[in-house]
Amino acid sequence: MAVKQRARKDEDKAARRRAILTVAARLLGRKQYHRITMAEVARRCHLAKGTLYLYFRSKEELFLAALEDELAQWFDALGEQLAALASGSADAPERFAATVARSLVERETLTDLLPLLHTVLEQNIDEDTAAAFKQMLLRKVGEGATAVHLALPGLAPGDGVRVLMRLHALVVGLRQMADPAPVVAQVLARPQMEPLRVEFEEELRGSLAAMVRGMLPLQVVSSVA
Amino acid sequence: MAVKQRARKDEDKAARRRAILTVAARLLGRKQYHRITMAEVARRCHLAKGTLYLYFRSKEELFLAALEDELAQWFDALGEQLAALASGSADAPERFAATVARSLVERETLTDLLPLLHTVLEQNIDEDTAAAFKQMLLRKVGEGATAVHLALPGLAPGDGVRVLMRLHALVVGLRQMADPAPVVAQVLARPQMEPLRVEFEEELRGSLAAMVRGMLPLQVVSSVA
Amino acid sequence: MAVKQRARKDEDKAARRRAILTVAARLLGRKQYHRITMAEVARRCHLAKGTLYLYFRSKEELFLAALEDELAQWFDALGEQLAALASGSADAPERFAATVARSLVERETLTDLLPLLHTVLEQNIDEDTAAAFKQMLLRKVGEGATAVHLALPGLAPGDGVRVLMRLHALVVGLRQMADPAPVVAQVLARPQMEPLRVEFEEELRGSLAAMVRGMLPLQVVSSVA
Amino acid sequence: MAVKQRARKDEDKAARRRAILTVAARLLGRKQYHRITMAEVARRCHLAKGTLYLYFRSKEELFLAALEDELAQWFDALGEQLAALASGSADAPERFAATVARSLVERETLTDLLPLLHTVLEQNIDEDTAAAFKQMLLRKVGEGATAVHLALPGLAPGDGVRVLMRLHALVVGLRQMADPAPVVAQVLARPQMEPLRVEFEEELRGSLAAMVRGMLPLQVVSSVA
DNA sequence: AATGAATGAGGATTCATTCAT
DNA sequence: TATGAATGAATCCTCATTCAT
Repeated sequence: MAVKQRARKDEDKAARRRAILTVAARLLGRKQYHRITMAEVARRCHLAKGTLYLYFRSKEELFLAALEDELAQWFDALGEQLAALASGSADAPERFAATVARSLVERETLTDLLPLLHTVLEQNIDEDTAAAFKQMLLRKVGEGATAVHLALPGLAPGDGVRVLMRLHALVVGLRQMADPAPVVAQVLARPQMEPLRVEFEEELRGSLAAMVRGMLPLQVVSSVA
Repeated sequence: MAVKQRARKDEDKAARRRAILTVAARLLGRKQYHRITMAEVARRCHLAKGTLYLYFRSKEELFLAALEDELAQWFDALGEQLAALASGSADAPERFAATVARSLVERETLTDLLPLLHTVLEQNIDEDTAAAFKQMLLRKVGEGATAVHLALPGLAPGDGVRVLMRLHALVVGLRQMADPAPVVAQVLARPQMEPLRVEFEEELRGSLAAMVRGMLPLQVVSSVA
Repeated sequence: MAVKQRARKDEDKAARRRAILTVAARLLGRKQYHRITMAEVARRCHLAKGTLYLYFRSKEELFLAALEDELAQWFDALGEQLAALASGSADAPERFAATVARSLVERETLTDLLPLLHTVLEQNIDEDTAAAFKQMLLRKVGEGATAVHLALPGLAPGDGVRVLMRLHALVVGLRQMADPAPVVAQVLARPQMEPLRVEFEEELRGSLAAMVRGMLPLQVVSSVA
Repeated sequence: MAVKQRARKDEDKAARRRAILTVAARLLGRKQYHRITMAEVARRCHLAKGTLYLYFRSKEELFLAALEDELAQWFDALGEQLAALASGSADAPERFAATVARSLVERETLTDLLPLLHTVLEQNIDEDTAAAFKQMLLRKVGEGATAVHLALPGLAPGDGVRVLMRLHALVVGLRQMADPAPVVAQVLARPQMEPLRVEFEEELRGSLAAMVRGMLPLQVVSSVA
């Protein structure tokens, strides 16, 4: 966090870059992407506006980089957490889902950024940036899939990736549903609205568990019974 | 479509209102919400900009109304289609999922509007509008849940609504993943990117089927074995 | 100048358009094009910034329109003034040059705008705008050439247009030389700098007269001698 | 072009300075002054941005220095070329004009820089710089005028300088007219636009010849007759 | 002398919404 | 009810210049 006035060495520059990403991510926790201005990011970094553009070519690239970081960290953490999971037991799907949901709740920034990916971030970048991002994603998804298969041994080959893709979709969808605008939140607070309320972690855990159960072969279940 | 110059009677007004919604919805099929201007909607309706505001208080309300329409129609259609489904068979989840996915693909507009709901449409509306929308949604979800239970008899009480909520999340997430920006689409076209490509209908059907299977009691499965 | 709050009729709109052009032109007399902001033009028109864009699609188009107006008016005035000139006399070139130079000095705005034409105004316009401008110019140049031939009967066919084109070049060049930046003006005020000082009207008259003399056939001169 | 890493000796510094000017001038042949950034000049010099400012105090001074160089060289070359001209013949003006026009076409950079002089370069310099430039110009114009008088013996005293000043104006004006923006060029390519097209060398030669003829005393002509 | 990270002022343009007619 | 002229807030990015190293 302590970056010299002028980041001359590569490691200083990397630190400053990270500092900017941290500020941007934190800001995203407080307001919508569209309400965040580059001026504000700069101000909170104690930097000039122009300086941001030394590190990122556009607002989109800045937040895409933030997502990239978050994603990489999450995948790494997830890999460890899944490895620590005793696998193969009957409640593997539940334990898997709980682990994943927990890991995502702990990374609120990631779930803030994820819905922006297709809607905003990928709309104004060049092919190289897009390619670099997707390449990284591909690699991480590959690693992640391996971890998934470890935690869910019965899963058919190829379904590890599929689980992650479906997880992505669920996160994006549920995150939006779980974070209504204030006015809407007020409406949803009414008693009869209970069925429409979504609690992110709980719902993610539940739906992911169900989805995974549904993807596992029946035999596993039968043999238990 | 043929509306009188001045819509004096209530039915004329309703017709004009619907005409506006149709135009707006069609436009959304062609470009992003943010790229659509009220001026363009007005032009394509052969109306003046100000006139739109006689029917809708804001851009958000206009598209929220469009969503409301689409949603209502979809729920109605879904109800019928699910009722027509022979229920209780072993492949109920698959047939259910296929029916649902098909019904959504046929209503592209709905799946265009749905991701906007929390991100945009609910951001600039007043409590009354929000309440009216949620009330309508609650009612439709209730009806829909009944239809779901008919198609999936084994489903636990309360899980009908849950299926619909999770479906909502999946649609939002998958729709975005399935419609990448042109630049990104180009990158995804590379052979090695295959795992990251999402085909909406197929993926929705697959994940919904899995999710539903996972929500059904094990007994169903056992009885098959 | 008195335009209603809302210009609803075409003639009101034309009046407002003209009012904007007048303000813009006046401003150009005081500062460089690049120092003029659309905000300032709007402010001096007592209009909102956005309103300018209802009348002109860009800053360039605004000033191009101003030039168009000035040019048209000048050509018309010049036509009359040249027609009033007794032609054919031995000092026709001098009288022609004096008339032209005078007419341009009286239209300082035109000579302010002219140097911008190729440097700035034509840099950011679309083909239609460019075509419309050039078409108008072509027409006016045609009319102007006729007037030139009336004032200078000895001129070879085709040289009327040529005189106007060369005049254009002279005006652009001399106008810049005659209006140095303050710092430069101070330097040029030193006695020894006298040869580098340019007085616009005098120099334009002199060079135009010489140029025209040189374009007239020698016989005219010989026969006089 | 091969300059040491650190220019310690004065001659090294002069060489580096010249290298920068060369790069800047070459760049100007390819794009508009405003589109050229100091960063680009530096990059093409394989120097850091800051280094440019060790040699020139501002972008304007840099290009002014480039103009100064070009101008000096041109005046020198012109002096020689005019001296080589057999003078006093009947077609002296034509030969003079052709020589001048040719010398300018061969120095495209000079004609690129000249229109910038009053519009841009002299706008952001201090009095000393301005004085130095004008002093140099004065000296060169004096020498040039002598050469002009040699080539055009009939010219009245003082008209040598005048020819050069008018030449300056013509070059600035014609150069702009001869280099339209791409969009405009397209419009001018239409057949009916022929009268508005300007070919630099041809038009400069023609107008300069006419101007000079018009500045020469009638006797010259009479003696021919 | 050379570097290059940091600065920060500067400006055109869009568009949802209003309101006079 | 319909119009469409007027509004004006809102914001990203560039780039000449500086200065710490």
